[in-house]
Amino acid sequence: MKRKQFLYQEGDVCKYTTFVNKGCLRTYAIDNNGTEHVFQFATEGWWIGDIESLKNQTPTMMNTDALEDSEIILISKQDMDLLYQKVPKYEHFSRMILENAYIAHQQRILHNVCFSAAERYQYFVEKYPDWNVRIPQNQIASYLGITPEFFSKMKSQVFREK
Amino acid sequence: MKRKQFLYQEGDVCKYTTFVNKGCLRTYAIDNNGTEHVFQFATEGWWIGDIESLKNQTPTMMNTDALEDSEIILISKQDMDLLYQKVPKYEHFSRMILENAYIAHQQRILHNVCFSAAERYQYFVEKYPDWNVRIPQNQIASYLGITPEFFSKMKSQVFREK
DNA sequence: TTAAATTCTTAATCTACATCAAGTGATTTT
DNA sequence: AAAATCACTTGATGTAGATTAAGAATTTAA
Repeated sequence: MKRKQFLYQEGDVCKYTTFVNKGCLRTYAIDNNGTEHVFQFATEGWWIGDIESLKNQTPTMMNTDALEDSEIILISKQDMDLLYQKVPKYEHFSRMILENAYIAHQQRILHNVCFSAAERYQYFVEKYPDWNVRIPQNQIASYLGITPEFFSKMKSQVFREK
Repeated sequence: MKRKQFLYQEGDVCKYTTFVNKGCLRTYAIDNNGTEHVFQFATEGWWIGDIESLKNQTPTMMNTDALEDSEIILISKQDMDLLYQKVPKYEHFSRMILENAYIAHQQRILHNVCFSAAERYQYFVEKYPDWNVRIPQNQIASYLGITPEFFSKMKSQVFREK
């Protein structure tokens, strides 16, 4: 994929689950004001996709595009289902990945209400140090649930305190 | 369980996953100011528990207690793991439940940034009409990520508009 | 290697929601 | 049935973060 190229746009039915081999993708939703909100990033070794759309074959609410030129592996839902049938271990493997994704979401939901934007950013840096230096700040701001302007202000303030 | 009784408190390692047979439980975290934040509710037919603590056998960050006198079924992690080994279908069953929980969380994360408190409440009422009449308003407010005071104000405003 | 596009910063003003406070009504407990 | 606790409401004031705007710095494309 070329940078800025879309893999899915709002309304598409996701036919493939995606593994990122190289580069960086993101999924994001657009609210009623037209503002983008990043749901997830995926770099080398990460899976990305809208499980809801993939599972139920319903139109997705999210967009998926590339933040960098990327190399991805697509696995169709049919192949995935076949894999589940033929390789019983795969159910287990998949459950492990899903459990970890669930845990990450649980933390994100709680952090959004328990912590300030600055605290959430601090956690982000600790958890994803590579993303912090690789992904544009406006995208990280969006992931954290704040505007790029406030993100910038927040950073300079933290810096001033040190 | 009696109303207000705890199943788990912050710091406990969760030994059981819980199915609610009757009544209503909730999990919540407490932030640095001492404010409670509801993570989930569970009434008849729902599972509840901190998957992170259960999976990794680490201390939980959350509290679980009963909002009503309740009847629950506890399944130990050992029995769960045994079940996974002995009954291959159970992996699949479990994955389906987990996928749905993941999808619900995905929506909650996006709704928290895409929608106002009033819009989130509207969605809550549509999705969980029974909870809306059964669960105290201050608990629903906490689940939605707002204070009970603002929740009350918001409701009277919506009512005035109609 | 220059133009265009994107990303980041700073400042003024605004707003959704929080906090604090105080009172009312409803439920539990004794 | 009284006391105590808990749930809900209303109003005044406060604040984290949004919005708007405009310029500077960096990256990308041609």
